[in-house]
Amino acid sequence: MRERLRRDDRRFSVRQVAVRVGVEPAYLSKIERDQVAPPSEATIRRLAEELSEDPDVLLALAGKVSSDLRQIIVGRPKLFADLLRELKTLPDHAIVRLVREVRDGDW
Amino acid sequence: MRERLRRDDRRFSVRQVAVRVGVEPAYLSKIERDQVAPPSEATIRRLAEELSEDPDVLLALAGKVSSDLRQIIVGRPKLFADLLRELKTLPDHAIVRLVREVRDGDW
DNA sequence: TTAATTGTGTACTATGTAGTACACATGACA
DNA sequence: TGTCATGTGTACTACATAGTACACAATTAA
Repeated sequence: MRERLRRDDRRFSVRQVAVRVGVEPAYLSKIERDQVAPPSEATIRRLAEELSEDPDVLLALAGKVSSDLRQIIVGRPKLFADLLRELKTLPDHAIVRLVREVRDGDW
Repeated sequence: MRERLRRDDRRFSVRQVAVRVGVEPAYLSKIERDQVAPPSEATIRRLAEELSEDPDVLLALAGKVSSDLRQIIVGRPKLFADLLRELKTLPDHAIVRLVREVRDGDW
């Protein structure tokens, strides 16, 4: 993602992004090439901001789930565990529809 | 939970449960009194099994989310992030209803 | 009343997480 | 052609995670 932005903006070199995100350039380089374990949630968020990417998507690339989502589940584990396992196999459009119905309907 | 079972079954002493679960008694004792950080997901699962408790609930007590649920979210982060944040404030019965509708309906 | 069982305090440890710090060869550029 | 920025290799580190191992006083059981 950084390399794509870099093509037409010199400010997206490994070094400059690293400085803005607040990590060492060598570390960012290793992250990009999967030479180290994924960074912390906080670092991923700053990286997402810098690259204009969705934090949830970047977190997912690291195999992580946003801490606010974790808290939602932890608050009512049975309910959300059932729901997620039920929705697991549904196609994307069905879930999108569900979100819309909840948002618009009188739930 | 263990103490409740213990009242009418001597086999639920800290020591015996610890042995069956595969950890040191001293460690289980500390877990019960929050003197150490919560155990790993694997240990929590064995503990849940032993105590006939819901693994998702025990994991939640430790502030954790089951790894299979994490994988579900990580697979389609945007979709499930939206959904969960949308459902966050809904009352329990609305979510239960949703689960039922998804299970029964032709989604 | 002795023997076993119980819960817990203290000390220790291996592995994982999340990075830093510096050095270096390479390529761009003025 | 010398300088400067670039990406990356190597070495190191602090703190967290997930426990073990042993000892000991108090309680229970035979």
